[in-house]
Amino acid sequence: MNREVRVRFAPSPTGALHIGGVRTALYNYLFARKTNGKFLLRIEDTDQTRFVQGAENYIKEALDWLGISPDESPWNPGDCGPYRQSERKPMYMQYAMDLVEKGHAYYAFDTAEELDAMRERLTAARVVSPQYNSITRTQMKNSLTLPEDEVKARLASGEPYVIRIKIPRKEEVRLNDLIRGWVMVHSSTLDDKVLMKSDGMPTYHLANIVDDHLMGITHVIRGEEWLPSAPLHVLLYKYFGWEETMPEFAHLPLLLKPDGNGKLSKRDADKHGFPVFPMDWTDPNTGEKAMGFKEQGYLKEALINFLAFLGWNPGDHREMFTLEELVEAFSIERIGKSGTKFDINKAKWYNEQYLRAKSDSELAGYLMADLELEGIPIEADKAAQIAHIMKERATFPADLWKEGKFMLIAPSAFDETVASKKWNQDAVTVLNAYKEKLSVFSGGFNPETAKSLLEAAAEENGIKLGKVMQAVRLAATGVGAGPDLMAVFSIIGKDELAQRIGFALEKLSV
RNA sequence: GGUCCGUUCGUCUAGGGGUUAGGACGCAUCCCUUUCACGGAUGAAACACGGGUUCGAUUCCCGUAUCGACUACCA
Repeated sequence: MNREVRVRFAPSPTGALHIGGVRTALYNYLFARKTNGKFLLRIEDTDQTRFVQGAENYIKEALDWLGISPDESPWNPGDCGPYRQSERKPMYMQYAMDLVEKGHAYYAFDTAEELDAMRERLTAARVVSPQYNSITRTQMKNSLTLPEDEVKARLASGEPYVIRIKIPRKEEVRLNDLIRGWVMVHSSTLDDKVLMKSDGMPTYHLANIVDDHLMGITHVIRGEEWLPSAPLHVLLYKYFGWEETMPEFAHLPLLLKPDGNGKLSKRDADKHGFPVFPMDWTDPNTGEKAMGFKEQGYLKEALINFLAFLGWNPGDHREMFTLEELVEAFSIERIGKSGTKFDINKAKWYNEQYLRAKSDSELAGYLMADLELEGIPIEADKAAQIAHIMKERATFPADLWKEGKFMLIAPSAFDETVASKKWNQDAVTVLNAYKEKLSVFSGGFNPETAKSLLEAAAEENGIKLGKVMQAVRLAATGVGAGPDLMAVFSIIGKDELAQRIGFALEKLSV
């Protein structure tokens, strides 16, 4: 089999795309690029009741933002369209009928109440797993138990029905998962899953197999939650006679909660204050809001790198990978088997790494955007200077402004603990002298001159500069910690600095 | 309950019949820095348990525990 590799990401438009889905999309993308194959996106919207307006667009936007856009999709169709299952609706019935004719599927007329009654009966009889299967179907209303005439009559009368797969009673179903190896399940534990719903829509199981076949999918890379139904899918390929081109399966380990156990959910996000969605999202029905990595200040490079390492590693000690480098290094064999707890600290660390790697001018852009919102004017050059000295201590672009505020806004209050410890007569003396020197200084004001003036102010009064440095910082910035003070002074400018010192001298008492 | 899947530092993981079990995040200490941060160095920290197989098992096999997924006319 030397077919061109074709993989797909097949989300349901039922809300914001979960970060786990983003990872699945990423792995599909990486595999496609690595093998010079195609990455397709198919919208699985067969459940009309769960359709959410805007969800599909959200998926598109999120993948576009991260730079992992599909080669074929509803908005960029290839030769295998349509790419929305709802638009493929007319295609599925014939395949279901094919199975019925071959004796691998049958009509079932049971109502929801009858199904409930059956399950209750089974539960009461202490049957281990109440399900519609090779045993119980003999007691239900379907084309296997009803006389042929009646089946025809029911169909003709327009009575609602579903089509169920007829799972064989005794058969070992095997599949070779690329990540987990051979998985074997006995057909007796499988149930007769519904293939066609009474509304004429296929279920996931049918649509998925038909579409993957029709779209020439060679590898199914999806979440581990699908592993239990994979044997059913294998059976379907067999019954359709598509075994020769059945895709290979790779079931990805799940993303877990950072604490305790269970799947990562939006609740965890809210509880810990971190996002689990790529971008902000407001549910159009409930109005419920969810925050996104993008809006929280995560850089796409960082998110990609972080996500790639959630369940995969290159086999060596490298940690930093661009998308291109990931493509180069990626292989399904190196995907782990066990669930992965979500550690937001690692994501932050990645963000810091990528933030620091950015140029001052690019970072200045973020800062200027924030400042514009605040209504504070600033020149690009000054913004770049601030970005330069702030980027070593920022996690997110917004920190440039948040943590560097004092360079643009004079302090109105002073950190009390620092003041009580460091504000003394010597500091007042030096600051007075420094202020005086600043007011008469007419040369170029830069970190060097700022420092020599300060040194002179201290020396002339016989005071060790080190002793009053903290107080000087406090006077100029209001706080006791920050970037190199002389660089800060240079950015603040001498007049503004003198003014701030004057204010501090007034406000603080020894 | 049943089926399936997994189990190496707190977390992400490398490794694999004989290793001082390696790296990263986080944490701690020290250095650098007239502060903080960055950076550098150091440190604490792991093979779930019980049986086999073997000269030897963390690594292979079996069992137990435990985690998780699935168990819908949802995907």
